Amino acid sequence: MTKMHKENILSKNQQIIFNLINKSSEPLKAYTILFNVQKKGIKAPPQVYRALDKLVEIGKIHKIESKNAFVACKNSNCEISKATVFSICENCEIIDEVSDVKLSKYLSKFNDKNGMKFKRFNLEFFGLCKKCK
Amino acid sequence: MTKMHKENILSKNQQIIFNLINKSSEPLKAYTILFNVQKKGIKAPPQVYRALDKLVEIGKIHKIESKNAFVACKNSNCEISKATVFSICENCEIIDEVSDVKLSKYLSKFNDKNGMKFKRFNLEFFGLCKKCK
DNA sequence: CTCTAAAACGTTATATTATTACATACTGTT
DNA sequence: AACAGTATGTAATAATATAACGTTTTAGAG
Ligand SMILES: [Zn+2]
Ligand SMILES: [Zn+2]
Ligand SMILES: [Zn+2]
Ligand SMILES: [Zn+2]
Repeated sequence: MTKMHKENILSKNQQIIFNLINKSSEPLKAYTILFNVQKKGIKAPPQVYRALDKLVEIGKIHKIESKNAFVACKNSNCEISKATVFSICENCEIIDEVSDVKLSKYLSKFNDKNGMKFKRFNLEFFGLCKKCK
Repeated sequence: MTKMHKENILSKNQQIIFNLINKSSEPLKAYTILFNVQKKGIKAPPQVYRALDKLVEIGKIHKIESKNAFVACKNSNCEISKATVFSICENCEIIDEVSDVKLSKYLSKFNDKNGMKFKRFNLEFFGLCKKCK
């Protein structure tokens, strides 16, 4: 018996916005998204932000905090949606989701000196990509 | 002969804003800073943002990206100002700069599969602090 | 000291990112 | 049908950040 996954059925707005982000080759900002979905009837910021919040919550997308931009999760059925690692080129701003099991495990196990146990982390690496080097 | 350090002499606005952040027990947002330094003659956002940019650049403060807030660096003469790690309580929002040499070294050495070499990173851990647990 | 270039400053306006508030509609369950 | 929970639509506004421009101060070179 294979393990069952509860389907995450997206609502109309969530689906529209996820599709846009998912097919984009670069992170999208909220107002870029808004502009691009107005023809589909999504006219106001709260509609976009609500969908984004939900999509982040269920791990379909991630927010690149240093850019205020959103990317689709590339780890399908992502088990590390609350443990994200990105590489960001400081020149061309290309962004990749790093999926390195060792690194993720290392960070997931990390405890600080105050005995604080972490549930979630976000790591953003900056450098120059192959092209820009 | 002790190693010489180039003094980072702060300008007037930089010093005012650094003092405020440095004595604060919590991360400060730009407009909170603005409000608090108006009596000292700093009246407009660009003055605050310029000082913040510079202070970040020289490593005296760090930006907590997920909060759009700024904290003073607690690692005096911080050698890892471009390699920051924070722990953030999701409940009370208390923030600490984690200084764990092993972790910093591990991350500084990390190379991704694309052969991208990183110059800088920012890691934010989220969880519940002792009090809030 | 004088000249110069870079850095810092002051100010106004504006751009960008995100939320509040409230009314309405849809979804699945009892 | 009644209910609770989720999602939607809309207007207004809050919060965060930058552009643009002219002036002043600072730090070094000659
Ligand atoms: Zn992911
Ligand atoms: Zn690049
Ligand atoms: Zn530091
Ligand atoms: Zn706490």
